[in-house]
Amino acid sequence: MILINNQKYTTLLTELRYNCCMLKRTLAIQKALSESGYRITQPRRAVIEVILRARRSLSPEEVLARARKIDPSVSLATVYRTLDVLHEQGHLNRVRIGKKGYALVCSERELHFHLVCKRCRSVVELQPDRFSKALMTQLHNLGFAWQQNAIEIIGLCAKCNPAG
Amino acid sequence: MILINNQKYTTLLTELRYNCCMLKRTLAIQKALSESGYRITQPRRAVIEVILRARRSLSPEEVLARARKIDPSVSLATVYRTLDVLHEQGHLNRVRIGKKGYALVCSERELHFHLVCKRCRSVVELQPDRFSKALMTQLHNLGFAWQQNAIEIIGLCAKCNPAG
DNA sequence: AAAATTTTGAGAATGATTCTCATTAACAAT
DNA sequence: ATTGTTAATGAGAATCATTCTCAAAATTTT
Ligand SMILES: [Zn+2]
Ligand SMILES: [Zn+2]
Ligand SMILES: [Zn+2]
Ligand SMILES: [Zn+2]
Repeated sequence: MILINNQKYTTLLTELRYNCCMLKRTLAIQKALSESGYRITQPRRAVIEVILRARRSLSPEEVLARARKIDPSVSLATVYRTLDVLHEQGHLNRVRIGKKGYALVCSERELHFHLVCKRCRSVVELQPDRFSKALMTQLHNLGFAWQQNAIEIIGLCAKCNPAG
Repeated sequence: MILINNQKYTTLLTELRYNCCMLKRTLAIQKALSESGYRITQPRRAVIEVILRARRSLSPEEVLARARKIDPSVSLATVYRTLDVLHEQGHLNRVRIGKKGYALVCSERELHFHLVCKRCRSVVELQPDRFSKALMTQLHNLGFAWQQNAIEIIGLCAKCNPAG
């Protein structure tokens, strides 16, 4: 059992599945938020926990539903606010899929790609390699200041691709 | 002067500036739409004209305002509908910038990158090269069906980048 | 020109996101 | 542990981009 801010955590953090390789763990995110002057509240903890636990990207409504299982008082407004904070602090990205739907994806400094499945919202991560490094150099040479946390390529994953 | 569907066009199409290298010209788009069974109407023509003429990406409201200078009756609903049609038919992409705002960018089959400036909405086009080809191969090998028309990299262009 | 069909404009409806504000919770300093 | 300061919250109202509705108009076909 782990004690954080007087809260008991029995979850084995190492066993959690992340929807994206680079999503930091709850503890690391809480620490970072705390150091940035944010308060670590129950609802925020619940939302962060839910996002990290998810095996796929979740819509704000889905995050709400799951967060309420941890803390029933969580409101939708807080889900949105927490997503904002997490984005602001560089812990996650939100990517629109189609007309509704979002994918919540990781945030990582080095340029790399995410293959986001439109249908099942899974996110496959391409590790930074010589290609993405070359692209990064190219951006730099053009004076273009890259502001994303990752570059999302939208499509259908192997499972969801009828043709493949 | 050019005659299309009994409409007189005095615009020198070759002198238009495109916000993206691959945006087809009005005529080509009209032809393509027509061949797909869409009717070439005044409002659609106005919207297409406006988008192609723009030096930067426009929001739907901005498209409306400009289209009304060509055909005052154009409605916002038609702007949205036309954007949908153009997207559906692979003539343009819409990329969210921040909480509001869109960038309207080109549509091109071969994988390539757009550097979209968050501030001035300019779009710099990276031509397909060996890196994007390598990435395309990688996607193919992973069974991932790429569905975008181009990959948008959001950031600040050299002009708008205070640090650069 | 008339018929068949699509597209349109205007404004209502929707629905995701943001805002408001009184209340509560977190944190730091006692 | 208690208190004071201040950020964060929940509930629901408000906003605003987008979509929908439908009778009227425009386009294309006959
Ligand atoms: Zn990543
Ligand atoms: Zn999938
Ligand atoms: Zn392009
Ligand atoms: Zn710029």
